[in-house]
Amino acid sequence: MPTHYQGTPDEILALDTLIKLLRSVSAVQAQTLPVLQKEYGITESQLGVLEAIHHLGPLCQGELGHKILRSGSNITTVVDNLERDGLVQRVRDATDRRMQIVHLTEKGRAQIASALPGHVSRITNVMGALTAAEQKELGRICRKLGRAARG
Amino acid sequence: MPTHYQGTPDEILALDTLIKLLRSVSAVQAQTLPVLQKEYGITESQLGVLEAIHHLGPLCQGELGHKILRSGSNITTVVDNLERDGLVQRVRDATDRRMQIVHLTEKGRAQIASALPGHVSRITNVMGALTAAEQKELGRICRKLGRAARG
DNA sequence: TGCCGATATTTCGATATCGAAATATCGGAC
DNA sequence: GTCCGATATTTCGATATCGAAATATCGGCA
Repeated sequence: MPTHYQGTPDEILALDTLIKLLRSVSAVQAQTLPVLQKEYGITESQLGVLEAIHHLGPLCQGELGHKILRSGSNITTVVDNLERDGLVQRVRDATDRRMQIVHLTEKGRAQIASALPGHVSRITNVMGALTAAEQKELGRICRKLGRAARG
Repeated sequence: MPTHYQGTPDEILALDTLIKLLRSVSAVQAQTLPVLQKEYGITESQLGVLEAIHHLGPLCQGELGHKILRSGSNITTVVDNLERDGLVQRVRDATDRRMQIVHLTEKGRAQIASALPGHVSRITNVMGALTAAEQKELGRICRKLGRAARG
């Protein structure tokens, strides 16, 4: 996260842009994640897992890692904690016993149903600082950047 | 990190935009941080601390936390590791003994001087997927979003 | 059928990250 | 000069996060 660097104009522009990108993400997260933690006791990654299963149905851990952009070993940890808290349950896949299918429990379903509307609302409020046109343009540029960076 | 949610149009736009924002950051980091780790053995936060001191001179830990957007307790940990590795040195401030001033060692100075050009170059390459105008517009929108979110 | 490379998950060790509580010090009020 | 609220850092306990290595299983091929 370089904050100051004397280089060529394109280097300065790239660094300056990246700094603003990173800071905007930090600021948005600061407005949304602490509430989730304090009111529901769930972390960002836990929300990601719960939300993915909530909308897509039971998924194996590899698919979860792909959805929320985390490593396999990290998913193991996050699902461990969710399972300990009774929000999800692992079920060994019958046809391919390498996989653990992660299901929502009733408690998990209630938790995500309870937490999600307020979370979405807070995100919408924060993003509302931008006009719809700005949000679309931001999305377009970010998608272009993301696609290029992934190759 | 909600990926799917049926809501009002402004909610859908906000979530969709945020997803693209988060994914672009992930993609850029995936292109830059692993190299830093493999070739120099330094993490993103460690780079942030080294780079801040490199360009601004010795700073106390509170200032470092502010610069790289991390909590005070986190800075303690990161500086602990940097000090253990001989890249920085803590010096108790003579006039206000509450503060620890963090200095670069010669080894730290060499490390950052060695790592930074390549890092900047990789960032510039990734960001180069966008035109200069797109980078400027991305920066403008992100700054607006960041400022609003911080209040 | 039995082996082998590929795939899914877990384990392990390290770093990061936070908030709350503890500790140390400062600076002003008295 | 002493007390007290404010500030800087550390400690503590918890979660996240990664990569590499270990483990379990699968599927094809001989």
